[in-house]
Amino acid sequence: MSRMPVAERRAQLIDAALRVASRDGIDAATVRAVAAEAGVSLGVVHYCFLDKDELLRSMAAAITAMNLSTVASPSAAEPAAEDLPTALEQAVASLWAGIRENRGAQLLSYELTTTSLRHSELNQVAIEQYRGQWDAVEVFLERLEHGAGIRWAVPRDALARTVVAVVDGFALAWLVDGDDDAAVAGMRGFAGFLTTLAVPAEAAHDELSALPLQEHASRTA
Amino acid sequence: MSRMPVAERRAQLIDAALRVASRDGIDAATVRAVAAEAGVSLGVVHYCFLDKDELLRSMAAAITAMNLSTVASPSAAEPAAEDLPTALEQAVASLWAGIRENRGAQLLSYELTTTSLRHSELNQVAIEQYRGQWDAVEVFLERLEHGAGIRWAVPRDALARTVVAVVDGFALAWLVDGDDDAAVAGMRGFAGFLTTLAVPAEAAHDELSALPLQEHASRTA
DNA sequence: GTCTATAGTTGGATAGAC
DNA sequence: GTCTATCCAACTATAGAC
Repeated sequence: MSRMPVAERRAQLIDAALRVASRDGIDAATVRAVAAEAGVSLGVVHYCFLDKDELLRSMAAAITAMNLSTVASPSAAEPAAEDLPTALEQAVASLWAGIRENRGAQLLSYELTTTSLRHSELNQVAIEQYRGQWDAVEVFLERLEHGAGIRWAVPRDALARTVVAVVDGFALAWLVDGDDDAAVAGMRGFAGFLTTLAVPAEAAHDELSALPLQEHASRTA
Repeated sequence: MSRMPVAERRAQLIDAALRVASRDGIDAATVRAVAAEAGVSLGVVHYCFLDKDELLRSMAAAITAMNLSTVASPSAAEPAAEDLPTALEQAVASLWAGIRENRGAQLLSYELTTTSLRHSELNQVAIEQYRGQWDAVEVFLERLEHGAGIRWAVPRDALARTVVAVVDGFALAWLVDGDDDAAVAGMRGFAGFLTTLAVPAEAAHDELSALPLQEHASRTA
């Protein structure tokens, strides 16, 4: 219908794609379906995006950006409780609430990953998706260090990778059998494990200390 | 070409489907592609299977059956080392070798899950897939109890769910960035966590004891 | 049982009027 | 910029000859 700057139209279409894909699955997010969801005609989508792949890539980028902004939001920056167990308990609760209320989006996230891993044109999508998650969790872990006055007995990037893996795994199982209780119980158990990896920060400054830690993973990136 | 009993033909087609889907992705496993892979013509597939969904369901069932038979195999029944850490170390190594050598199959497993969760005709696939995995891990955990003379401080089914979730999560991350070292390091770290959940089996018989344990999850199925 | 041929859909992409 | 009309490819499924 109405005339509209391209950028705005693109945002609108990405939003429509996100709704369709979350609701009906990534395969259902055809160019036609997205156009219908946005209330525009087929040609408009092809005018705003080179092809379907570019639309999907843009959608994935929008998701990643949302994830990052959630962690970086001012409201998330402050709250952390003083003691680690409480802070973790709060984190599990709010993280789980986010997943639980967005079943479709969570499922879409896995669909995006597998789709990306199968199509060379979308190769960058999965890695950017996970780099975003790993980075976000690293930020969260760092905030915990300052808030609870601890250090991690394991390199932060390795720990972030583990956190993402565990949450991924429990969320996937929950998508399959819908067992909320098992999911939160499992994540609480994992939170308990995390507390055993925290050591008091005692001496030293904030930035200059944490180098010669023990054990665990190597790096890629 | 040659005449063949239906059952045998079905097995052959399921095998072809498995190869195509592992190699090129679940979306590439069209009826045509499977027929071509098996060296038969399109009509044959529709003669052996009601429709594409039945083919996919059969393929999924074949995968689940393979997973179960791997755990139940006589060779896997005996070896477990005496002490828990060593047994776990061996398990991680062999489990990881299996995943690492079958990247396509591992990826297919996630594709099957998400596809199942989006299509009501395939609804049973994901739940059977995961029930199979949970059960297999439970068998493994039970074997560890006997082999290493321990009990778990957490209900076996909840622990099995956690093991599957963690392996799923690390495997998914590995599919994305290919970091072998991070994957085995992460799983070794998790194995260390498992050892902290083992308590000596001391008193009591095998079957009659383990009832009033503490904490952790509830049950569904 | 196995094959070829074809009907019937769906979806990506483009052309051209407005 | 936006729309309609259309082309073309790929796929599921079936019909019917062999």
